[in-house]
Amino acid sequence: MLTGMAEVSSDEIGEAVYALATELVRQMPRDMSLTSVATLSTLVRRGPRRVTELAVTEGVAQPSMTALITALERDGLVERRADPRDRRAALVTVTDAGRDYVANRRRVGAELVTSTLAELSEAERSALADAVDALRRVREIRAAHREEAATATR
Amino acid sequence: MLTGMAEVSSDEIGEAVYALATELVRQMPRDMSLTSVATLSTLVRRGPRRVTELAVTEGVAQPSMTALITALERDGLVERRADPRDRRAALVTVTDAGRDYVANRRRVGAELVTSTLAELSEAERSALADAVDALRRVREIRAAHREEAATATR
DNA sequence: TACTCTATATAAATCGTCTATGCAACAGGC
DNA sequence: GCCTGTTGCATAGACGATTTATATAGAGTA
Repeated sequence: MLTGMAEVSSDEIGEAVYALATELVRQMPRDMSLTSVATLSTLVRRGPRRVTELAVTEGVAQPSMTALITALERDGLVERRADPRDRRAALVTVTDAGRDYVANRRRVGAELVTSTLAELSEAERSALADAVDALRRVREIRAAHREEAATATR
Repeated sequence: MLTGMAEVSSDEIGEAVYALATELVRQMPRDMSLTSVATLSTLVRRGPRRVTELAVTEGVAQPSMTALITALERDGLVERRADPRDRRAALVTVTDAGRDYVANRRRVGAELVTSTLAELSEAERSALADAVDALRRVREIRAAHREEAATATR
């Protein structure tokens, strides 16, 4: 392989990844706000959560999350359930339709990338394949930092 | 070297890239809408453009672009100039402050990625470095598709 | 000149977000 | 078993970004 090529600086890696990120997000369907999608996704990954907890995690104000959940509930993507231990709290649960929505959206986003792979050279495709683990790790690290920052603020 | 590792499907590449893209965009400052940032960026890359042209390129309605440009102009990031050939038209030009804003935003976005690199293994960093060209190509292909779709619609 | 098309702006509505505030339930001290 | 303070969520009102529909003004042409 391959690293016989020109030096690549950290900055270049950062710019390339970030530029692609913006391009991808711009091409996603705008049928729902980024925050709503992220909230649904969090519920799928983490299970039921309280409204205030979600607000902190997603970095929005609590009344914004209340409104957001109300809209998702109207659309049948989540449900509010009573918390047996604390009757003030509402446990927000994702429905099957919500899971489907998240899965579909992920598929569409991934498709934006995979549909371009045919236009790449074999070397480029294999370079991407080899970078998948690293891309996942970068994502994990960033997600960890975000949640850390969120809990620190509250 | 290195593709001695497990097979990586196209889907996995797509999912990894898309998931990272979402995470990155969520962590960017929200001082300006994605559309505004994209518009500024287009003006920097392509030079002065008309309002309607920008609306088509960015995929928003023309009145939205008028409002957006008005806001950017108020903030000193763009200027409206008369088109000598057509007095109906307004040529939107990015100012130095606008260029600075775009450069700074790009720097911040790239930094989200580069700041994680230290936590990666040497193999992961080098895999990312080797994938930079491919990432750039994917972005170019996607951008081309977007603009193509935009002009087709009008 | 008048008719039509084009470039932009304005108007009114919708949506997502915010801050400020209200209300109900929990929790600890007495 | 109450008060009092705190916590979890909802409501109210405002703002900003977006939309569609429409108005205005210049350009091009018969």
